[in-house]
Amino acid sequence: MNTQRAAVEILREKCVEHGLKLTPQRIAIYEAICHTTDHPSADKIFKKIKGKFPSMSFDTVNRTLLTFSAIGLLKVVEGHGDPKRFDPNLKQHHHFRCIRCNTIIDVYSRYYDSVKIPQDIQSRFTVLGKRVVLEGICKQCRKKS
Amino acid sequence: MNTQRAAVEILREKCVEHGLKLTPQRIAIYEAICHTTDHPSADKIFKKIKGKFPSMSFDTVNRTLLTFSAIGLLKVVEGHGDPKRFDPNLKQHHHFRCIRCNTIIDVYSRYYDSVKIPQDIQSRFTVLGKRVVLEGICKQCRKKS
DNA sequence: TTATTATATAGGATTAATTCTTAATTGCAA
DNA sequence: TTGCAATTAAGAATTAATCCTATATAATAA
Ligand SMILES: [Mn+2]
Ligand SMILES: [Mn+2]
Ligand SMILES: [Zn+2]
Ligand SMILES: [Zn+2]
Repeated sequence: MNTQRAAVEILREKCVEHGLKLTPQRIAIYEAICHTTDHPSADKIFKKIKGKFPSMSFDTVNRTLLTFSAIGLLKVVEGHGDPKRFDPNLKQHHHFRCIRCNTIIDVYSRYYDSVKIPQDIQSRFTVLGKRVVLEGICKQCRKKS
Repeated sequence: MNTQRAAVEILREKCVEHGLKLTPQRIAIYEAICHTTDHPSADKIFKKIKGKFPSMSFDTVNRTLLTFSAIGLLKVVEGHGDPKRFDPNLKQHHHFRCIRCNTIIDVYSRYYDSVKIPQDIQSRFTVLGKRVVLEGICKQCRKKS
């Protein structure tokens, strides 16, 4: 998904860079996720691979995806799985999320409020909400490190 | 959080509007979440309430928060709980999420890419990433209804 | 090529969190 | 006040992630 180079080559480079072994499991998992565009869960990837690689365990898939995220081969994106996070603030606003402590902080910005929804997106979806989501390190977590 | 009217009044209106009973549990839960700004999980709210309302069960808190979200008293926001969702696409892009089926679809937009991070936000946080998140109903779900 | 060894894996156990089930309670309309 | 549909409490069941540990193996050097 990074470039059109073979997924294995991208994976090999990253593994060398981080001193990780290039295992058949890692190759299968990386190839599987690179063929998705639907932001799958670990379980989805596991089920997808199981047919071709029957000895694969769920734990390996889960652990490996987290490893990939740690070395920058993929990203963990906003999901609406559990535990759900609730927001009583119905005013238009935006969010900053700390990738260390997972705190979500409200961000108020007229500039962000005024960001438009392009016409082609309007025609593809029924858009009901819009928000700019920033991520990074919060003040407290910056202090700690 | 909606206005400065007493939370109970806002709640009462919504309950009448949707034919729901105004119970002490619902009042306690709504007041509790209205006093938060940290986007808590159901468990957080439960623990917060338990002291003042010892007979409250976790199930009631969880069920009630989902009810509140269904009648528009609050929103469920993007979280990074489980199950995690993985994205092998490292190119700058944005997301549309369907509130019915939870599908996350990639959105490419030069315009969204060019949205800036305001100076005052830069000084408050170390911003590492930015993305516009749209939500609404996807094509397939629109067909169904 | 073979031996060595630190790393990684499989599979099952454990933990964490939500959702379901059911019997008792209660808000509220008549 | 009464009757009853909606709501709740409590615990069971489910779902999903993480941990544990014995075995297997990729990478390296002899
Ligand atoms: Mn918020
Ligand atoms: Mn994406
Ligand atoms: Zn933080
Ligand atoms: Zn949908």
